[in-house]
Amino acid sequence: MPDTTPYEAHKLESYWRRYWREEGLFAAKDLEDEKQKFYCLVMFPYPSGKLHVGHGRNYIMGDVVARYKLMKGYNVMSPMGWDAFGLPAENAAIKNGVHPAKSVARNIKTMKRQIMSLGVEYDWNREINTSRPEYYKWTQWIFLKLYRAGLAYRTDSPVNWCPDCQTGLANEEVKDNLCERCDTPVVEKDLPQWFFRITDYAERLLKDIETLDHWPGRVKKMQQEWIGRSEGALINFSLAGEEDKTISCFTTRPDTLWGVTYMCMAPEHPDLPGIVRGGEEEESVLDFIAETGRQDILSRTSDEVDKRGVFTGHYVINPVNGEKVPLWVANYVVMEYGTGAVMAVPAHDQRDFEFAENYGLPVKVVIQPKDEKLSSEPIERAFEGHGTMCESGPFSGTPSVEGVHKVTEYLEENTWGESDVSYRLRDWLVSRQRYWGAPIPIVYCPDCGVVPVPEDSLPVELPADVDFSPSGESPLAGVEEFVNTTCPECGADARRETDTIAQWLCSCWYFLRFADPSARDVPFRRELVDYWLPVDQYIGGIEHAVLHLLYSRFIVKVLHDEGFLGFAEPFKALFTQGMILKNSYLCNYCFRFVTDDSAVNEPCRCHTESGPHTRIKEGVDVTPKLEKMSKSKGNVVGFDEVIEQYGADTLRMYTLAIGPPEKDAEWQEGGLIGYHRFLNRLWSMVVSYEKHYERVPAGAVNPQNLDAEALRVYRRMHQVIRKVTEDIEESWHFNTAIASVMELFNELGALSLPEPLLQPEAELKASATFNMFRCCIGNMLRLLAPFVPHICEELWVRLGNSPSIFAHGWPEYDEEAAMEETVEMPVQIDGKVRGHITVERDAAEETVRSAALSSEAVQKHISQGGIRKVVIVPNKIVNIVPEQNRAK
RNA sequence: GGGCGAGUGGCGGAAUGGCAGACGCUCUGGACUUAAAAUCCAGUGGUCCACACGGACUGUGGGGGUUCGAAUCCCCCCUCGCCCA
Repeated sequence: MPDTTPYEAHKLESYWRRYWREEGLFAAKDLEDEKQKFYCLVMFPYPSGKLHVGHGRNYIMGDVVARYKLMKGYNVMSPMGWDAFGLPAENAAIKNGVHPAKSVARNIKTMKRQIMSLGVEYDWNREINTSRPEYYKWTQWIFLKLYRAGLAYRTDSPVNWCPDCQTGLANEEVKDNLCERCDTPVVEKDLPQWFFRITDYAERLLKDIETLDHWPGRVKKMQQEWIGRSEGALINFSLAGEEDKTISCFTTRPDTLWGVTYMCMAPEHPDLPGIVRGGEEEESVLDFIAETGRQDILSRTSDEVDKRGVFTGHYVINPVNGEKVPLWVANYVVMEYGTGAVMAVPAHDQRDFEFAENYGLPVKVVIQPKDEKLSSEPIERAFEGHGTMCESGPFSGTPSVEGVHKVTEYLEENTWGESDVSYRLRDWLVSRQRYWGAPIPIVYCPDCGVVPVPEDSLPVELPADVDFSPSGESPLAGVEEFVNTTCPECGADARRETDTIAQWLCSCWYFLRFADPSARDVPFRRELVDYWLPVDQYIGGIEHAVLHLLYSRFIVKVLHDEGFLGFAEPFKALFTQGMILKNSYLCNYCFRFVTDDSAVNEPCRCHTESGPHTRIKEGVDVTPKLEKMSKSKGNVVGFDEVIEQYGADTLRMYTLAIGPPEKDAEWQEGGLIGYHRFLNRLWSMVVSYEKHYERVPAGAVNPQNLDAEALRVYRRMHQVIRKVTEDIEESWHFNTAIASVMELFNELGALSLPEPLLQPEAELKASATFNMFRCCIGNMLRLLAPFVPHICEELWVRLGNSPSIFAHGWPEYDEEAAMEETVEMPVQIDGKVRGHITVERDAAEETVRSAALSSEAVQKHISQGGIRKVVIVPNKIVNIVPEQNRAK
């Protein structure tokens, strides 16, 4: 009878999960000062429904890091919560008629169960739900802190409006002019809205990016580009005939000022109607304003769109030369950037050039490139580079690079302008005309005006019984009990603000709350946030590179400045994982995704002219397309099903082995089986000797007692310990870490072990090979424990150790033991491998040389002719270059 | 248009100046089985030579370069992805 029990993943997985929870494996200890703290945070999810294997990647990776750090002896905090407010829950609620609070609660329950079933462990005592009053009370409190600091303001403003979501969107939520959430084209709309003055922090947000050493370069770059700092000058042009009126414009190229041939204002420029009032061109200008107002900014300013405009009938005066140039309104100028007016230099700005061509405006060259001569007459496109200034009054002959600063100084001396810095970053729109969010804690009093709700009456609770179907108006406006209130200052009848706070603010500080999740009188105690924060490792998707991460940095800086935090950057290290993709199938006739897998090979619901057609996977009727997993693409793999079939450890292992985690990877169902087989083999190897471990020596291995075969495995073991440790610490390449343990396993499996039953007690006890075998398995289990924790914990105990494996530390590698005594070096002749030699490690060059030259391969290939050169790279390779090679 | 990243067997991927294809999947052959599944063993980039042992050539999107040696570094081009216009 074999001493084996089968590997039953489900049984042992649930057993150990309960054990870890009961033992409080992941219970983080506040203010523990004997151990170093490690705050590991995976971006908390939106409770949108069910998780698929693509979502699993984050949680698994975070769990690997947390478990590894635990084994390394850190006081680990790994918390989880729910970003529960926001549009999707509300949209789903409208669609299905279920109250968001209900669907969110149900989704949280499902997702929590799913996360738990992965064996991903959190300190659930710290769980957060942003839609709970005890949490959003403090989101409102943060709003008020910004308000009192002068960083929140309300203004009428054209906002990006999503007609489908019926709400305003921040710039960051608009992608390719489509609503980021629902892909509906965005339009402009004027509304009174609350904004946060994030632009006040632009400079610091930009500068502190330099301190984020452990952030991916591209995320830093994206934030830099988003903030979009540019240096230049603000130049005042006065209006001809009305010299007391000036129009100022921002330019990054004041050195081209002498080349200005006209000026353009944005159609939405507030001064424009005043300027044209009563003039002949008033009507055409107003028509143009109305026309461009119907277009969205992005398509209006795109390179491909024709640059159009109308003359205002007015002229402005260029301060440096007194020239009178026409003032136009143009579609390619926007209020969003600079001042909403540009000095047009068609010779040196391509967009101005195209506009000038359309309307026959003059082109005046004032910068000469180095290697060619430009004349104003027939230039084909603008020259935007640097060169030498010409026809620029006192600056002619100056290199334009210097001219940028010199002209600015000149403008300042004459009070015609000043140096200025412009940012692309806009203020943050925080109002949402939606129900499912934290109410903005503001009251409007007919006498006192805008009055913040006093802190001691927070939270302003979100009423439960509300008609939240989209109407373009905030759903809360229809709830009289909510709207009608009294002024906190004078007691008069007043109305509440009915917009809610954008979801982004909720997720801008949750990582602070985890440090002190049950604080009642404060959002968090300073002592605790300062102990746990900054987050040592933050893990999430690249899609949050700008939005969430920039907003969070901003809020942390504000709270720092207000004295609530002892740090000004929230996330020390950031890891952005790649997405899991899977093939989806696009019907070639109706261009819809085949969402039901069983529908492939069956007639599509759509019809072609020749009648119904078939969706054939490999045929021509559908086109395979690699896509991010999503219900709408019909390529979702649920992980409940995978766990059901193979167990959580197999799912974890495959997810980690699928590729380097920072890159996107393709999910292939067939890949799972290989790792499941491996776990089965690991199981059998440990369990087959189970009855004998108590007779097998468990102590340290003395390599001197090992035979050559066992010594090789022992050495390999140390090499693998080093490899896995480095892969986790340095590059997070879990895929190669796993592969190297599998290699070790294969070598250990090839080791011939005597049958223990046939061995006398005493001999088995003294067997150096069994000693090494047991040590090697123990180390392998510990190396694999962060990846596949359940099976490792189980086998660890079966190997005769006490639980938990996570309390037994991380294996140490012995540099000495990892070193090979001899090395096999390939011998190349003229760059081609022709043979191998085995020499002692670090053998003298002369020894290697003669060994190589006398080897059979070399003798064979260099029969005639001499040797020109021998290249020896110690312990790596020998390359022999023959004298008369390449007889071409 | 600019910036960044990627392109390697039938597939996912290893190797970041030193033996290309680790580790898996797939496939093929064999063992076990009444049979199948599972499992185990062997093979598996391509072309060619060889009964065989073996061996030759070729091969990392395409073209050029640097180097004793290039998937890796440099230049040009193509394709895809992302960010910014």
